[in-house]
Amino acid sequence: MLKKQQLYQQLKQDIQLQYWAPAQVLTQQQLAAHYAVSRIVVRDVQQQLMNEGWLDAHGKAGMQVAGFSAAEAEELCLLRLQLEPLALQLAAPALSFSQLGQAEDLLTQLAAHTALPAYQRGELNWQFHRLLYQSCGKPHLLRLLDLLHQQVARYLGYQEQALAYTDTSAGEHQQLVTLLRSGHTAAACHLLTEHISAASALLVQYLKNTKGA
Amino acid sequence: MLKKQQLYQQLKQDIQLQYWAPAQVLTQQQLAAHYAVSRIVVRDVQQQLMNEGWLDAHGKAGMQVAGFSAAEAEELCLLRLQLEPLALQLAAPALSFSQLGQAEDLLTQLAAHTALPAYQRGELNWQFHRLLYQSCGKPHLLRLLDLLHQQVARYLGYQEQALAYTDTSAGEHQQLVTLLRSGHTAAACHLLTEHISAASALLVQYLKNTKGA
DNA sequence: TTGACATAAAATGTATACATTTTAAATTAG
DNA sequence: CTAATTTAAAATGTATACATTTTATGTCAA
Repeated sequence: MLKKQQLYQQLKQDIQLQYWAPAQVLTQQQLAAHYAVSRIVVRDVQQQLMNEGWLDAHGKAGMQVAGFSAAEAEELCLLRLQLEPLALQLAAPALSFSQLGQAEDLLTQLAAHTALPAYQRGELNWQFHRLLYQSCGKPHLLRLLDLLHQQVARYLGYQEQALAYTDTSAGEHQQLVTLLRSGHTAAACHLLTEHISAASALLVQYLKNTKGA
Repeated sequence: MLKKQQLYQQLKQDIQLQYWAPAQVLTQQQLAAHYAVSRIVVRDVQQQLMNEGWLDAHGKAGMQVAGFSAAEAEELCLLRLQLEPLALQLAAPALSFSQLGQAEDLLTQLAAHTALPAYQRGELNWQFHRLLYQSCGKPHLLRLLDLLHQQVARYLGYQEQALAYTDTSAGEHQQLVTLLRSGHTAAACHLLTEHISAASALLVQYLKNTKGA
């Protein structure tokens, strides 16, 4: 595998596990030495992770591990609310039964592997959502959604610790598929909005509570 | 100035002027030789322009100059419609008279320099819009809008040739400022939606017409 | 002729070396 | 002691060189 991709995954994981703490400043040389790769590779990964919101620019020298805030989480969810129902609305008429089946398979997986680490559950969860939007026929919209997901994904580590949000969402997910299968597009979009709002509210509430802790 | 930024601007301009034609495949080496820089610089710029939609990935080797399509333009405008009124709604209460003044200055500039090349007029136009959204307090939303603008900007070269759209939009721009100054936020957002819709329709129509030409 | 395989050419990925800029330290003048 | 200037250290930008992968070419056997 390309070293670029290896480092990309490894660094992301290490940030997720807080091996590199939020607000910590990292230099190219530091990371190149630590991960035993050249600075070229580090630079590529740095730019990619900056695009995805995991790293922030830090003046002329170094990059900064992105922090967490309730305000940011709220904003990201606001953007999801603005775009995901639209994507679903556009995709719904084009959704095949095969795709809906795939989506349900993902739900089964999610239900089965309750012991999976947060980021993996988050990934499955996104695969489910992504599958429903896939057929919307708007590549740029999908690209924006992927970008938003990457940014939200940073919070998933937190999410697991405090929120038993997955249980309540499992029912909503299943209901979503049911509505889509029966062609109730508008109702599905409405439910999706509720679903994202609820998850958003829980996450924001949690972040506000632990702010002072 | 950094060579990276020089090449970024130069390459973008050359694509805009169709020195590199849409769908043409460019290699790192080719560009490095042509612009007399190292491949490292080319790689950086390549990644940036791919993010901004000016270049597309092309398998394992090379990058492809992005093409134009009515469908893509329509999608980009749809996304603008979904996000810009929201940004304006959030920013409107926080807009200062000083900012509104700045915005009007930009309109004056636009009115004065009618002979400017399309991409420069487009840039001024965006600065105007951007200023109105600036105070929305949502950095990620602004980032998405900047990204969308970059992608729309590719079409501005076309826009000028065929559309006398700037004249009709000048009035709408001024009216927008007036509404905002008097605190009619909802009306301003509505007008903005109309404004983007109209410009979008003209661009899409033009692209559809010239498709066969 | 065709198709598979070997080989050469070309493109990208990666590392190292050098240049430039930035940052921090240290020294010295006031 | 303070502040400003100089100087050294460190970090990034850039180029060159090397390694790996990909692609195209060409040869040979069936």
